[in-house]
Amino acid sequence: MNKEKYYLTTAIAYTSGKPHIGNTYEIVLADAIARFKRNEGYDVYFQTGTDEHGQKIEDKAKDAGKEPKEFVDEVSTEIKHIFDLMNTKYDNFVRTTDPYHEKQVQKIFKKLYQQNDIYKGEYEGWYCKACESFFTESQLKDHKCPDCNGLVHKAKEEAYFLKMSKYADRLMEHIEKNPQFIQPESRKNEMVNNFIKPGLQDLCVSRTSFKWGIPVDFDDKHVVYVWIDALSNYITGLGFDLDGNHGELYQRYWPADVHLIGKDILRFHTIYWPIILMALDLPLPKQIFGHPWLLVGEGKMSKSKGNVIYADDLVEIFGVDAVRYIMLHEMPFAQDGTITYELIIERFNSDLANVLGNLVNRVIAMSNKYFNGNIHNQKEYTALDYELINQCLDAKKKTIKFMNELRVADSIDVVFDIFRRCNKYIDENEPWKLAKDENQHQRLMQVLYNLIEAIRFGTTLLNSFLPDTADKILNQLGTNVNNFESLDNFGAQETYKTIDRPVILFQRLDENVITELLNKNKTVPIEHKSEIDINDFNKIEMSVGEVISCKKHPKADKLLIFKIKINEQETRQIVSGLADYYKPEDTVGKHIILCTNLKEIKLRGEVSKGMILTAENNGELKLLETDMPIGSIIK
RNA sequence: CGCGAGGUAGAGCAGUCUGGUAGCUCGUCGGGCUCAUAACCCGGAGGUCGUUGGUUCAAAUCCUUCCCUCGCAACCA
Repeated sequence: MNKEKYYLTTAIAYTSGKPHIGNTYEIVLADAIARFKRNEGYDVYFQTGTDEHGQKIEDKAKDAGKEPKEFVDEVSTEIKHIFDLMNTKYDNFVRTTDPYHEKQVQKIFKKLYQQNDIYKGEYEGWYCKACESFFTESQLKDHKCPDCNGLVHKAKEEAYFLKMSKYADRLMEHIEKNPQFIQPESRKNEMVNNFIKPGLQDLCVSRTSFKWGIPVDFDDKHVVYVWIDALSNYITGLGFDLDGNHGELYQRYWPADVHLIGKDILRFHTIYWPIILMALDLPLPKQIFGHPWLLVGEGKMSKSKGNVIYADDLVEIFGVDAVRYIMLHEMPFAQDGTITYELIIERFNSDLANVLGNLVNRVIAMSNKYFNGNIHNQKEYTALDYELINQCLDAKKKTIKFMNELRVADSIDVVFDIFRRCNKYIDENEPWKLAKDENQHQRLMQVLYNLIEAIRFGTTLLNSFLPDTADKILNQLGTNVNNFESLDNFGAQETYKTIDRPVILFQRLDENVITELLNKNKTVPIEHKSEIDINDFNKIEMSVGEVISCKKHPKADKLLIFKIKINEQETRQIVSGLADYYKPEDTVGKHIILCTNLKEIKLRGEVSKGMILTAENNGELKLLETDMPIGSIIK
């Protein structure tokens, strides 16, 4: 077997919680590409997995009262379950807690240290615990973490650093010489202009502040920090061995043909990862593709809005292939795509049920009605037939061309155009009229044969995207010929015996059923905070205050600055995020409820001492007002 | 002036790099057909391509002004 190899990876999923639909999108996209390449004749190796170290996981496990390993075992299993539910067929699932991976990461780290690409230094700066990151003075925004806005504190930490600048020129050269390296192209400039040209900082690659990571074996205070750990999965998963005793997989498949990742982690894959590989003197991956984000419904998903959609919910309602279809077909190539229930229903009915499902159904019904399901090629084609035939014959190379550019949606269009053409072909030939004339039965047979063969063409190509549906169709047509070679010759399958009773592939969704499902799905599970006792509650001091004045915060869009009289002696300034809901002048004179013993803080430069209570529902937010006098105690 | 993306028919999008009759899907209206899952096929209506100015024989496309939307960031004590 000397098939050309094709190594495809997804990013490994972080095991801090259940993956949302965006993570699932990535694995489905990768699966479609992998299946297509296999069908095309490549020797494909498709790897995915989970990233299981870090402080966040250590903390989450602690919250759940579990050991980190126990915690990641559970989450990793759940992720795998969802990947399987989406009917994705990966060849390997790497976990960064796999002993082999851990051992190799230690070796890699040690080697880089020994050859002076990693050096021991001291990291002094501002540390954000939530993000596990250090920041320089200039990176901070108002003395807060620029990523999560959490509190930062000055910290000194002994740490190991990877020398970046040493390889910057080589990386730059590689990017320029290999235009396909970073895709889509628009992202390339972003990386070069924002990160490489300004000069690369040495990268901190170890931590002493938490334990849940791979220990640095020659300095056990340290654990390896995320980059070297997570990115290395692409080679350790293949059995890469630093000492040269590589597994066969590594020898066969590295370098990767495509790393498929979300556009947000492009930087790590196009800068850090290549530099690590250069330092190890290993070949670089051929292409890194940063796919867009899949968005659901209006705006960003968030638990408080109740618009979080998980893939398994969608699968339950619409079925795996419908969800795969939506993900693969409705996502633009380089731009974020938005998915709504309305959109899913529309596509389900018009594309899957009407165009495809109904086509298969009507063709099989005719085959059975007129010929008891026995259809043979008469090999007498008319000009009209050739239109259909040529479209079928062109489809393979068209889809291959699109898939080479990872334009999955365009490939699917090519396939569905065949099905649309079939529907048209039926009307052009009016088989029901041919059936009424004995002399036309041979022509009728040819028309039905052409249709079934055309459907087989479409279905063979459809296999990569909707594997279950493709199998069902072939089964109903009574064939199992679905290899790409058979698409070079219209007539490759000479005879068919269609199934006795056609099975509905996609039952049209009825409006009432849809409404019911939507309502059912809009129910948001209520999450409760943990229980407190009366002592906890009594720590909060609340009273009624009157708004004396209110103005917009000059440096923040969402903030209003209130002056609030809380008793006869004291008027305070409180900053609150109400600018989207109230005009400053409308709040003056209102008697509102405050928490008065909250620690003072500065918000974008303005002092705020206390908190104004509001009620929020469905994106609507209102002040809690009362007609009680200033200073009334709330309890 | 924080970064980025976008504004094309009622909705969702393609076309913009490489100027030359504005296109696709859904919806809508009318017609056809009866093999089929109220489906399928044909046709129509519907767009001054966000705005200003410019380059050009010619601009959705290139340059320019401004407006608006959405992400990210900021920020929600």
